[in-house]
Amino acid sequence: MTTTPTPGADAPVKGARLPRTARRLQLLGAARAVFVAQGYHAAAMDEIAERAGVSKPVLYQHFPSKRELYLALVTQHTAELTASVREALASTTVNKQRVAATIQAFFAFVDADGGAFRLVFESDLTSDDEVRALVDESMQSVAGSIAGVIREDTGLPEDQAVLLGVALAGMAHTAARYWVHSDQRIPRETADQLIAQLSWRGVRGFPRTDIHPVG
Amino acid sequence: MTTTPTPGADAPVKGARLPRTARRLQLLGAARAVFVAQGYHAAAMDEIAERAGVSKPVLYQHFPSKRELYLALVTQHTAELTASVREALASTTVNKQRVAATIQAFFAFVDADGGAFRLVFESDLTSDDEVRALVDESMQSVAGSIAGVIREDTGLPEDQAVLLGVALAGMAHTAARYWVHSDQRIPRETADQLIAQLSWRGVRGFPRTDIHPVG
DNA sequence: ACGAGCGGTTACCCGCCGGTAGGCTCGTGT
DNA sequence: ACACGAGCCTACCGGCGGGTAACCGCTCGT
Repeated sequence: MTTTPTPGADAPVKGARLPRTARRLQLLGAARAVFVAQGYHAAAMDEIAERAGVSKPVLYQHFPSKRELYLALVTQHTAELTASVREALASTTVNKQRVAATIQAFFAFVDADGGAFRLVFESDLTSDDEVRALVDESMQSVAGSIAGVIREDTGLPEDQAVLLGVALAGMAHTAARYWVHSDQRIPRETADQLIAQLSWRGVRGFPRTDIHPVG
Repeated sequence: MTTTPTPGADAPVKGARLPRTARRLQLLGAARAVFVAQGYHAAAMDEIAERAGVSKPVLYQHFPSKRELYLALVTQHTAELTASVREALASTTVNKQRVAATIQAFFAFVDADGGAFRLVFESDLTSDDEVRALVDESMQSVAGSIAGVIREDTGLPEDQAVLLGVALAGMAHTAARYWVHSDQRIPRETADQLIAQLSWRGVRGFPRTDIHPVG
């Protein structure tokens, strides 16, 4: 495990001296791996350093604190997700396909190498305001994008459109996470098509009917 | 606050000696409050004890460790949720209303006093296997119940029905959490009706159509 | 060659907090 | 009245892990 350095990602050639930028990137890689595997609290700075084939002070020459290091990673990956969803929504004007593309974005995110999604979706630093803010902003952004489309298409009041956006985003999020953790028993295509159908059927009915007070 | 012993919830009458059972309950109350407010890691045993108007060793006479204390709470509240959803699904045989009742169960759970749902839905002890297991089992159970109904009604393969169950549960989960955190800007009725509609429209279309490989 | 400085290391500090040892004080049965 | 035990307290320990002080040596420009 520890002896064989995972090829492709980090290359902890123990003796090597690296220029600042390269080292920083490599440290981020090591940190990501450890945080993903252990969670924030269980992860030790020593371990991250060790994984990078380097000693602790080096880590602190690049990042002022453990928290800051973590924040850097979370920032990066939340940004990836939001960008990816934004692209998905912009990729077409056909709403049905927008839905499908968005779902796919979530599945792709969760399926990405290194399991980085855990830092966003399964962080154990939920008590930190800044981390929460980052994650919340990200989901808000995603939900907002979806809500925009919904609103434009159904005339629902802002509040309600956002709620639906959040709900759909949450569904995608949860489904994608479940799919990954279940060792991909279902092929990814099938899974995201299924969820896309569920979502699309859910939203497309909305313009016509409004809410009756108690059925 | 501390002087007036809130009747009903905790009664931190600082001087009092309590019989074991009563004390245990009170300690659980204090622990819940602190864990909810601070999260597992930020919470200190001293603080829980203090909040209960008691010293730390007393806490350890009732619970062998911090982790165990936390587990007791998580166990309790996950059980509440699963029971509540099970009831919701059994409350009627009309599927549309089953969906509505389930959504309502989630909203009620999240809206319950003390914000105990945070221990289940926003725990920062995600790295602990046993905690994860409890939460996962709970969601599995919920998803399974939903999947059962879906399957019976659509003839979808088990795997896919479960995926849909998970997705719907996740949606309810996320929507309810969002609703609570947004200070209930939307009235709860409206919110859960909206989500119920979204869900119902999503699932009810399923028997007829099957999945086309790529649109 | 030689010194400047960058990239790195070893070895340490110390605060926080989970957990514990041992003693005190009431209420109660005899 | 006395002892016994249940219930609680004060005071402490110890280690884990984030963060740092101080020193080394390779490389490269001159």
